[in-house]
Amino acid sequence: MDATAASLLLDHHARNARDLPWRTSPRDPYRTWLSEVMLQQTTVATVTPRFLRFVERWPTVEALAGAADEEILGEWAGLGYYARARNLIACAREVALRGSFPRSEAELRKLPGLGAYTAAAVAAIAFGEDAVAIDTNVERVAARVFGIADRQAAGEAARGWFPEGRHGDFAEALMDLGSAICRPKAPNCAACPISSACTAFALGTPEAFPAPKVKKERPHRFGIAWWIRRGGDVWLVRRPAKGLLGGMAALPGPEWSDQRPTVNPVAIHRHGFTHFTLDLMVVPAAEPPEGEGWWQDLSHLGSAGLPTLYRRAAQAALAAEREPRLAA
DNA sequence: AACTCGTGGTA
DNA sequence: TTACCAAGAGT
Repeated sequence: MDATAASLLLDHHARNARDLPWRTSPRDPYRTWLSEVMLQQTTVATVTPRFLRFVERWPTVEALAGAADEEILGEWAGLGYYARARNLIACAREVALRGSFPRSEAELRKLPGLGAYTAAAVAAIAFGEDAVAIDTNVERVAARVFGIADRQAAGEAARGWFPEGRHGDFAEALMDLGSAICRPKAPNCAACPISSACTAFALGTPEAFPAPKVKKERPHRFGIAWWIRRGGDVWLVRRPAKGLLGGMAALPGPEWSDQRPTVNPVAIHRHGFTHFTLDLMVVPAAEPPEGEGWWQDLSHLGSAGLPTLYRRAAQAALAAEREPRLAA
């Protein structure tokens, strides 16, 4: 894409930019950072309501830095990729300690949770630096415009597109284009402002670019979740700070296994993770196991901060209590 | 460099 | 139902 096509894209974006709650005027570094971290591997539709809850509860990075870990992890529950929330907490406290966000891509890159993309995005969007933010949208658009199959190579080739002094606007223009028009499936080339500069469009096979990712097989694993009732409460625990669902509230249970356990569950909840499928057997137990935990009021289970796996497993157990014959 | 790490929407 | 994949980062 030449300077003319880049200009066409910026004009199109000026007229069609989505009105998103983190696009304030002027841009707020806190909102820019928070939204970019939430948007890592997560759709705008999913992020928007969660972002609004976060900024209502914690309007500034100082407020967020002052919150307890469990409060923030609980507010993140259901968003997935919980290392992001742990890094969010560490980053907020580091920023609060130093007084403000660093303003350069290089310094932002040193903060926890800010990788190559996010550091460049915050630098360009919030601080106006000419940093190049290459995300999966930019890679896909570039793969099609250049007719390059390789995602990463296409992304590198797109670096030359970014107009001087407008790197933030241009990154957002490319991302909006990628989500609304140059979609992975069924791209709407008829509405694309730069189709005349697009190799894949000229070839008539836009969906052929970029090359599909190689798929790995997803193994099956098994787990047990103890379902321990006392009156209107259920016993919950906090998972270890690192690893899968690290630091999150959970139903207690032993480590997951490759072998199906021989138990008598009231419910079996199947849950798909990125790299394996889990069958979680929910098994009634009389007493809490050794170790820390708390009784959670079942009428407030929705605000218990449970990740989706355990929220759904608990729902299945409750449904089985009401309709035992429909269990599992 | 390959693997880990969630979830929901869409076709 | 299955498969794909989204504003990636950390190790």
